[in-house]
Amino acid sequence: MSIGYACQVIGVPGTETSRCILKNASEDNLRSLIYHNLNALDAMLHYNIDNNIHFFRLSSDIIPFGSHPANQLIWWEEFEEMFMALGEKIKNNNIRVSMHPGQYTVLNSPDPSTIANAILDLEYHDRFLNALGMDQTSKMVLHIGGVYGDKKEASRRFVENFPLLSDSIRSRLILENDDKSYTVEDVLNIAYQTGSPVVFDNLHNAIKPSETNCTEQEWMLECKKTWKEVDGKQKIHYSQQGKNSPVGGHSETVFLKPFEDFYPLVPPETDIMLEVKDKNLSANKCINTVCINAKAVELEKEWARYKYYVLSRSARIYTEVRQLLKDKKEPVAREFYTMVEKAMLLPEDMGAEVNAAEHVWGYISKESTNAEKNRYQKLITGYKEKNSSISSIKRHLFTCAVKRNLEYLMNSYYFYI
DNA sequence: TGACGTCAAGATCCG
DNA sequence: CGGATCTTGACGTCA
Repeated sequence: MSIGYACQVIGVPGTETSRCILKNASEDNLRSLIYHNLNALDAMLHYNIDNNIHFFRLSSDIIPFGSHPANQLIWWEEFEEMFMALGEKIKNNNIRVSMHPGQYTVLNSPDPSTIANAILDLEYHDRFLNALGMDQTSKMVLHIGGVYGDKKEASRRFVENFPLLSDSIRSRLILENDDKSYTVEDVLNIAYQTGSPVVFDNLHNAIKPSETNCTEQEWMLECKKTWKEVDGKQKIHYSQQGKNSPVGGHSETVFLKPFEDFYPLVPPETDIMLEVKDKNLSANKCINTVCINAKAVELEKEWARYKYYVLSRSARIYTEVRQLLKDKKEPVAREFYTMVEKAMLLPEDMGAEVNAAEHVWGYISKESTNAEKNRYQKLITGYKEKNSSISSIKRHLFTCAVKRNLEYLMNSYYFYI
C-alpha cells in the first residue's frame, strides 16, 4: 500500500516547474524550460525518496506544449540521458509514477479534430513515460469525456475510438469516474469492453453516485477485478470536499479523521493517490500516521517545517505540540497532525501572526541591512493597522531568508500554507 | 458567451 | 526600479 500525491512539491525550493505562453514558445526557450523542469523533477524525486513517498503523479507540464505543434523538438532524444538517469532513480528507489492528461483530452468527442488532439496528447504522455523507461505499471489516467445528449452513444464512441490508440498507450490507460457525467458503474461498463483497469475516485463517486446502490468498499472491489497482474497494484484516488470550495473542489489538506475512516475500506495492496491542495504535506501526514506510525523522534523533521506555521496560528497549540514531542509517549503521529489541523482551522489571529513573524525575523535581524529592517518594521506596522496583509510580511521574510540561504527557514511551511 | 480548473507567466499598477 | 497585485493562457464541454 503506497500513498502518493500529484505533480508538485510544496515548500521545497528547486522543485518548481516553469512554462511559457504560446507566442514565447521558441525552440531555445522550450529547450531551456525542459532542461529546467527535468532538473526540478529530479529535485521532486529526491524529496520523495527522502520522505518515504513511493507513489507520485508526474506533471504534464514538464514538456511545455508537449502535444502541441508549437513544440517540434525531439525532446525524448535530445534529453535522453537526463530521462535515463531520472528513470533509473525512479526504479532504483521503487517509486511508482503515473500521469493524468487533463479534462481537455477527450477521446469520445463527435469532433474528429478533438479526437486527433486527444490521441496526440496521449502519445505525448506515453512517450514521456517510455523515455523514463517505465513499464506497463506506470499508468495514464483518463476520464471518459462528454455526453453530448446521449451517454450510451458517447460511451459507444469511446469504445470505438479505443483501438485507434497504440499498444503502448492502451496498455497504460486506466479509466476514472468523474463528478459530472460518468459514474463508476458507467466507467466499469466501458472498461469491460476496452479491457482497461478502473480507478475509483471517492469524491467523484460521492457527488455523482451510480444508479446501482453499492458502498465505496464494494465499488473498490469491483474495480479491483479490472486490474491484471501486468497492470501492477490497483490505484484509487482519494480526496475530501473543500469546506469553502465549489462542489468537487479539493480540501486544503487531507483531514486525518475521515481518511482513517476510509482507509480500512480500501482493498489490500492498493495505491492511493491523494488529490489535495497541500500535496506532499498531506502525503507525509497520511504515511506517517497510517503506514508507519511514526515515532516522536521521526516527527521532529515534520515539526521543524510546521513549527512557525503553527506558532503563527496559535502559541498555545505550538506549546502543546512541543510538549507532545518532548514526552514521547508513543504513538504520537495522530495526535501531532491533529494538533496541526486544529491550528489550520483557526481564524487568522493578528497577535499570533506578529509573534511568529518576530520569531522568524530573529533569524535575520542581526545581519540585516537598514533597508530590510525598515521594510520589515513598515510592513509590521501596516499589518497591525490593517493596511497590509500578513502575506506581504511573509514574502519579505522569505526574500531575506533566500538571500542568506537560510535553509532551515526556506524549508518552513510557514511560507507556503 | 462564460464558467469550469490550473498556476505560473505576463501585464500593469504602485510607491 | 523593485515589488505587489491583477489578468491571461490553453484546452473542450455544457449551461
